[in-house]
Amino acid sequence: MDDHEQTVLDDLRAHGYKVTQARRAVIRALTGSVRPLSVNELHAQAQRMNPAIGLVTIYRTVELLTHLDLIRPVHLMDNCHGYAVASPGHTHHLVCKKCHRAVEFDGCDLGLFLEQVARETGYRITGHWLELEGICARCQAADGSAPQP
Amino acid sequence: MDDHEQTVLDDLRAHGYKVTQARRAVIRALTGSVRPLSVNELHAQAQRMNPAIGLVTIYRTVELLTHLDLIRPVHLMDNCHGYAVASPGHTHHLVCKKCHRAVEFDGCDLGLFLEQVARETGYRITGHWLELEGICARCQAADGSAPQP
DNA sequence: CTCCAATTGAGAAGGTTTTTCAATTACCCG
DNA sequence: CGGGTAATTGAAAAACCTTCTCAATTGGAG
Repeated sequence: MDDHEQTVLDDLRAHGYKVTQARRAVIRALTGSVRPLSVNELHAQAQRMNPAIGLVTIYRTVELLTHLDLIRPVHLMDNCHGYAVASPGHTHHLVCKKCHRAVEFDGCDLGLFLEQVARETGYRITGHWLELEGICARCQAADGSAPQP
Repeated sequence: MDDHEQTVLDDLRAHGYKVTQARRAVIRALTGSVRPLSVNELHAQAQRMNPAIGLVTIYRTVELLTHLDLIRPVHLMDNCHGYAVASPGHTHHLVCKKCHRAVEFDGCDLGLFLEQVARETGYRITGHWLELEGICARCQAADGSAPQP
């Protein structure tokens, strides 16, 4: 069990929630993945740890963890809603078009840009959501061919 | 019928598609709306013009218009996939948290920011998707109260 | 006006998400 | 270490959303 997994589990307990097999499984799958996972993918992973875990529980777990901001939904251009563990603070995801490997980045320097938009539109801007799509270093190297595993 | 509606209809014809009641209805609903509309909202609007129009047709129409880049999907934080007429060029939407009124903005000055992220991550960035959320001028004025119509 | 391919509505099928409820589990307490 | 209790769960069903199929209709070219 890696550090991140432990942190999330502690956080769960700190909020008064029980640490169950299903929650452990979802968190482990996400901390162990380099890309956002869908509800179905999480279910498949969880069942490898305990085949009794049901799909419904995954939905509930994902809802809970999202609510606690321990994981975050990641919209992809096509299929909506994968999930990834949330680093503390405000981050965004950059997802590889070929292999779907995702990295988080922060230091979100949108401040000036947002100010300008606010001035132009008259809106008071309260939140933003940014997803980037690209091609990761590995897939650039293996150019033109099939996605990297 | 406003200019924008006419433009879109002409565009349809130019691509060899028929201008049908259903397509007219969807386009009119979107050109007449200040916020992105979901498939269901489009269906409801279309039925006000002709109750015989079915939901399936709305799906097909939305797919066609999206394919032609005459309308664009707009992901919102909660419910995925509203649609809005596409202004030419690359734009993003800023949606009011209270009344859901949306404005488009362009002149997307993310260039420098994206370069920096590319340098940090090694990814070649091929696309981005930005949604802003805020409170529009009208709702700011009517502060604290119910959403404006 | 007529004809033909494109388009449509209805119904059914496929998929995803939510609800309900009794059985099970995690963990607090002794 | 067990035992009690409330939170959590799995299964089944319901609700919902999206796609498919096919016969009937419609737009627009001629």
